[in-house]
Amino acid sequence: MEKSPVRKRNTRGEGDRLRRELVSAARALLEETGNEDAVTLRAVARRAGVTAPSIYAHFGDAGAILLEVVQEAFGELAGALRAAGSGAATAAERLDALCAAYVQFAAGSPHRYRIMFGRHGSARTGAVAAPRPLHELAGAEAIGMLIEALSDCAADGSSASADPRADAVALWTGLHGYASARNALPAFPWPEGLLPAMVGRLAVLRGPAG
Amino acid sequence: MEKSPVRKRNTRGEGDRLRRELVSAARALLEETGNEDAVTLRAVARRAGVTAPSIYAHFGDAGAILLEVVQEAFGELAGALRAAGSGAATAAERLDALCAAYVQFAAGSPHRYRIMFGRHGSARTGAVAAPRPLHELAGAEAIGMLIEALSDCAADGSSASADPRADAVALWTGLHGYASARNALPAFPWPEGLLPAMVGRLAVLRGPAG
DNA sequence: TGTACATCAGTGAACGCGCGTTCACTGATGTAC
DNA sequence: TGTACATCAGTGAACGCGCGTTCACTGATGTAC
Repeated sequence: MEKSPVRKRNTRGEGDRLRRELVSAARALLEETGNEDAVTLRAVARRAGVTAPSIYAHFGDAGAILLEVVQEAFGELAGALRAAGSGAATAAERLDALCAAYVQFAAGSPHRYRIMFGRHGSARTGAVAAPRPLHELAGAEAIGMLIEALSDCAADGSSASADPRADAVALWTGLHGYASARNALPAFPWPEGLLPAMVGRLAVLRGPAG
Repeated sequence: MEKSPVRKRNTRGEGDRLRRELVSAARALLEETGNEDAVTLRAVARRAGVTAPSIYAHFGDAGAILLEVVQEAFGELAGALRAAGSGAATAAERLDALCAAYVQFAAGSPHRYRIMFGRHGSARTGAVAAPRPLHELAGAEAIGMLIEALSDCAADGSSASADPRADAVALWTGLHGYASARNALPAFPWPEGLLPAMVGRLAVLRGPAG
């Protein structure tokens, strides 16, 4: 048994402490192993310094923990985009900052990112949850920020977009492809300046990158 | 045991028959379950109507079978693109046909497509193969066709691309994002005409879609 | 302030299961004479 | 043409393992009196 030596038992009020620790253990396991199927109920319990049956007080199965890891990740992504966009002077700068933050999040948490748009759930239980529609998740927040920024760009003339919502979806799709492909194929000979070129064209920017 | 009732034993010369049947069984399991970890050595053997130890004569482990499924898929993708591009009258038409075929392949084999750019290998063995660089796989063939078609477009003026190789990579990255996102989030409210818009902009086409 | 008790977070043993892997084997097919 | 033999594709029993899940339990914490 490789459980952490001391784990202070929860006092009455803080029943959520273990729950948070389990989610955090699952996230760490996922990023370290790179394998969502290594995130078993028993492995999570081990990592959190707790016996396996303790989990049932908080989660129905390992898939439920992974689902919470995904929801947490969507929340973090939205937070990162909000923070990145808040310091921009112009709409075009804000759009660029959002795109950079998006790509940076995916590069920094590759396996979580992969799982956000993949299957969640464990192979063992057979309860493989179908991916939830993005607009039901916090991912809608990220897309919403892109739409808003691109609308502002269209309004101030830095983008020629005639349909900012549709073009923001195109932009997001491109960002997703970029993030996913760079994570999957790090050794591919990626051309210089790929990201700004894609952003400039998909967002129909009028600047030097467009 | 749910093995197929009759399986004619291989005669001497055709030692590869079972090998091909195993790969085919693995592919079917993957697409039906949508879960690469359901493709266990035992499940593949069951599906092929054979006992588990028979596999060792052909593959070291289940991960090796999945790797062959991926290689086969890259071959099929290249074949589909070749077929789609062969009937086109102009370079621009050929580029469009390649993009359509790419997206269609991904939509038709969503789990194989996901695995082509994801982790290959089984959770159980721990031997999770790192994704191979794309240019070492047959995927280079698909990208090569895009580069060639875009170069032709640039040559005949239907694309304003100044760097067809770089722009073909951008185009491919966009196609990958499109294919991957549509597979992952079928219920998302995708805007009309998203694919031609992305292709037109990323390939810098001069036609009506650009 | 002290004591008996209820609560409840977490334990530890146990189970059945499907898995990967090993091993000695079987029996049909082709070959040497 | 017939027969003994070598080959080799695939079998079946067995193993140890980590898993998910169950169950009765323990023992520290807070509460009622």
